[in-house]
Amino acid sequence: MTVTLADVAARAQVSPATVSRVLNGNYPVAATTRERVLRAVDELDYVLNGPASALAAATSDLVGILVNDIADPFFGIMASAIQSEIGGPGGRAGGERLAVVCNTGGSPERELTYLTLLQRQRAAAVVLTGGAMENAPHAAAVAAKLRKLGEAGTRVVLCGRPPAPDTGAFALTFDNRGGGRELTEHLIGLGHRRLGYIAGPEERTTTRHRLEGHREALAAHGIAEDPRWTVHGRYDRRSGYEATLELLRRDPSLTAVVAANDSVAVGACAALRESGRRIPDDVSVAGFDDLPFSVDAVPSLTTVRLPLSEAGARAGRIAMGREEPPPGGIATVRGELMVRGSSGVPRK
Amino acid sequence: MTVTLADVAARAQVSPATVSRVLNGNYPVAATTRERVLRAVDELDYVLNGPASALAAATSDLVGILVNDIADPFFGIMASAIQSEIGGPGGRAGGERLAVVCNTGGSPERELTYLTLLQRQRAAAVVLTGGAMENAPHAAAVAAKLRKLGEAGTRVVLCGRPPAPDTGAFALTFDNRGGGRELTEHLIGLGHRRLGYIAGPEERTTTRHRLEGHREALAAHGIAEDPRWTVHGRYDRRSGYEATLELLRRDPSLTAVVAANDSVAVGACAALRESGRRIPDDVSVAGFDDLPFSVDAVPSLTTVRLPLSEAGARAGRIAMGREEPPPGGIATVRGELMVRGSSGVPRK
DNA sequence: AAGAATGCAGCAAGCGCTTTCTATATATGC
DNA sequence: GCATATATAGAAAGCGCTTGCTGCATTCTT
Repeated sequence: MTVTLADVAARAQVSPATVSRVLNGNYPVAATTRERVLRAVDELDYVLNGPASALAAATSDLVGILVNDIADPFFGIMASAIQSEIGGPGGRAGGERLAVVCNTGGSPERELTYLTLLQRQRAAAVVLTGGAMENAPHAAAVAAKLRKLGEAGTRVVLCGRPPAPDTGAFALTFDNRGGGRELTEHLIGLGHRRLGYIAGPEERTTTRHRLEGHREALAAHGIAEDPRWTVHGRYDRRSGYEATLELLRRDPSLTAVVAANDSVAVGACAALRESGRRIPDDVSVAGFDDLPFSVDAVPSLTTVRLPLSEAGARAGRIAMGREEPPPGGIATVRGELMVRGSSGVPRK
Repeated sequence: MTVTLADVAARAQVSPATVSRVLNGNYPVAATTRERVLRAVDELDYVLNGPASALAAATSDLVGILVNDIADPFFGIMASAIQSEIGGPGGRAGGERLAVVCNTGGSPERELTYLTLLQRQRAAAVVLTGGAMENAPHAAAVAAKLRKLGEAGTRVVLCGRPPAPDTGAFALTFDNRGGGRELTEHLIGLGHRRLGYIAGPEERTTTRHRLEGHREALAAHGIAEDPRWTVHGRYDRRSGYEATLELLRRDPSLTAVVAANDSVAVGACAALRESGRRIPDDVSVAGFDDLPFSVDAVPSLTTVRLPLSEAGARAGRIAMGREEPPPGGIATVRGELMVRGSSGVPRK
């Protein structure tokens, strides 16, 4: 049998109530008694029963972090930052929380199921990262879930995700549209007029916003858009590689390729190189996110830097109630244009 | 108030016991009754209370995955593979488990605290990934914890981590030593005789094994090792960059640099390039792991491919009791040498 | 057709903790 | 010095679920 509170109580010659209070430190206990209890805990190697505790106290020390793809550093970096603030171990004493990251794989059902699972565990807080699906029924289902979580006392924070109105969730939203606009404006400023765009998966807010920003920039400069210049794909390098080949097939005269994110951009570079084009002399390339590897690409990637760590940390603190939520519950986090070697003046 | 089992029972006009059995599907219930219950569940939007369930049943549906650095794709990929097998959502119905990944940040205390937290939650299984610390007292503490977890019915699996004797844990170990040896032998075979080595952090099994493999290869070919040729650092690109500069300062005549992993290798490439050396013409570079970006580096990285996804998936299945553990509880997973553009014949 | 087996549902006893309320002992005020 | 406030510890009632056992209809046996 495992050791229970009662065993500790017996050994320390006190009541279970006292042991509980010593462990939770939320009630005055005489120093000598506390010491006796602590010693007994130690001697018996006692570990609190989490479920029992959560049941009785109607709270839990679980904090959920939902990510679309844990193998993608974009999410890994955010998750890491969030988790570091949640505490888990390393936080202040007493506030030990189990920060757990759940991988939805970009699947709406999984997202919903994880939310239910977290609701079932009576999670203390939930942080949703990255773009949302734009499928209407699913969005409604998620919103309903978030509302219910909030009502049950779970703090809900969105990080790098658009606000979810009427759910009581706090949102730290990335300015994907603005970043996309700036990036394309930079390229236009260099003289590019024929720009290919490799978008992310459809029905994702991130995809749409970045693309919209790109189009805004084109429109602002009177560049008519050619439907052949946009291709959709996944957010990975493979997709960037294939999409670039497709783009080149459709219009070999493109002088720039804007990618949905850095991984895609790297794949694009590979495809361009294989097709005998030099970067940026023949074709300029731009990414998004500024992941760690982007500066090491050859040439280094022009991209939009998103403060992933900072935003994650802030989201974590808000989730823990350690920082004031932004006014109105919503804050926009801007990206920063990083001009590097992969973009240049187009050849005449 | 939230909805409870009793509410559902009342609405469905059955006893709470019946509702529980319908939900768990582990006891015969007449079809018509089941349907009635399910409808009530739906109408009331009932969500099981996880802690209460875990307490009563003395089991939980939590599975913990411990990683050293969640922002590193090495761990992200493994975690993703493990989680996909654990099920969470997406697995077979009924077996819904909350697979949670915990980020130790490479800190021994955090590792231990997370294990305690998981023990407290009565986790169904725990998977530890990546190298272990070689600090003796800590190793003993972890071993004790693992044993205790095992005794409490938690299945413990080590993935990409050396076996933990006498703990009852199953181990899928990467053959880091063999991979390291092969890699260096490849370089020696090309004609290199002065090889720098950028090792990972000290007191880590992964670091030591890879380094030992490297040294075995040198010894096997009668190459005397120069202490100046080895530098320790972290497992990131920054570290590779700095270590390479240091290596070059110590001995500018090196013709090859072997890195502890791919991120480090990429950093090394950057440093070499900045110092005016071409890869592989002037200096060859080799990495380890074969992460997705490695093939995209310029030149693409010669490295040792570790089947991260496959190993993770297998670890996940073993953790779920869905696959036989390896005979003796231990299996060695070998890497595969990937010869690519970053290694070549040294200049005379 | 009577007795045995079977299928399905309910009762009730916990699971191990938290917390309110109560009791005792000591400190304080006038 | 007696009444009142102040610490500290215990008793006990759950928290919401699971499950062994019991009970009653059916359905099988022979």
